[in-house]
Amino acid sequence: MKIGEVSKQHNISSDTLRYYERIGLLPSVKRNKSGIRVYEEIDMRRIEFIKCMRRAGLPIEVLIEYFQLIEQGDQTIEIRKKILVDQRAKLRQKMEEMQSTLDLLDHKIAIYEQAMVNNEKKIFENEE
Amino acid sequence: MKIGEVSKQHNISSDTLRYYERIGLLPSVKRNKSGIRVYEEIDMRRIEFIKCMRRAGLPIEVLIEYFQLIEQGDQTIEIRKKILVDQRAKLRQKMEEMQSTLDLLDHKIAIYEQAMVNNEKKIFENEE
DNA sequence: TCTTGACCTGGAGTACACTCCAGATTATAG
DNA sequence: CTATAATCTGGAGTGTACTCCAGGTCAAGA
Repeated sequence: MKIGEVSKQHNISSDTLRYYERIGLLPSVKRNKSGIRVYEEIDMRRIEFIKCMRRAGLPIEVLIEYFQLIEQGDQTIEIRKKILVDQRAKLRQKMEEMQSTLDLLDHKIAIYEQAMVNNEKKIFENEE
Repeated sequence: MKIGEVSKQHNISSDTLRYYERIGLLPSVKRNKSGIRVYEEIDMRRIEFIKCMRRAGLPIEVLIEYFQLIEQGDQTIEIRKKILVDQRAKLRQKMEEMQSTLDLLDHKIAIYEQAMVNNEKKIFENEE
């Protein structure tokens, strides 16, 4: 699979895919005889994972470190797990903060709705 | 209240407070005769609101627009409400994405835990 | 009064994550 | 074979939101 296809399928620009490779986030991509990238199944799975983690705001640095530890084999399992657990905790906290923002937005919106109802009433009364 | 106190109380740097003022996010801050900022109750409430929205990732541009509409009075109520409703929708979607990332992290962590149990077993078996 | 710390301004610098571009090469449809 | 589209590289540029700094003024305790 060439970069354009991958780009369409995962909705990530070719520039971003090349960027990920250059910074070491996606280092395993093979090339054909003329130097063109050929993405394999394993790359696709990694791209899916990256997409999911990036959407939630995990830093690229953390992902690079995580993948490097995978390369180093089984003796890094504990530290890899720790990375995921730490990131999960951060994510949970972010979600809690977002929930409180959501609550505030709900509250403000309710107030606006009330204000608009009152305005309607006023207009109605004036028309009479 | 001077900038240093506000900074401590809200855990926002003085530089950031001045920056917010300069870009028009916090334009109402008064000064004393010698030019030093004196934050009033209304500023504090606005800072709280900004903090809450920023933590959830709402863009500064949106907040500036929102505050400008407030300045313009009651005829902007509907558009202000629309802004909040739009931002709430975006926030909800972000939270859903984060939830799916969280699910994936849970899954991966569970796998690591299983792997570590298996390793323990292997070590135990080898010791025997 | 002196000195130390807080505050001021305008502007430059930083961090992060892309995004774009020029100039060259390769692939593919007609 | 040719023209157009896709790919390549290295490097520069962008957007967002701060963050830092120099050089100066102001305030408050010893």
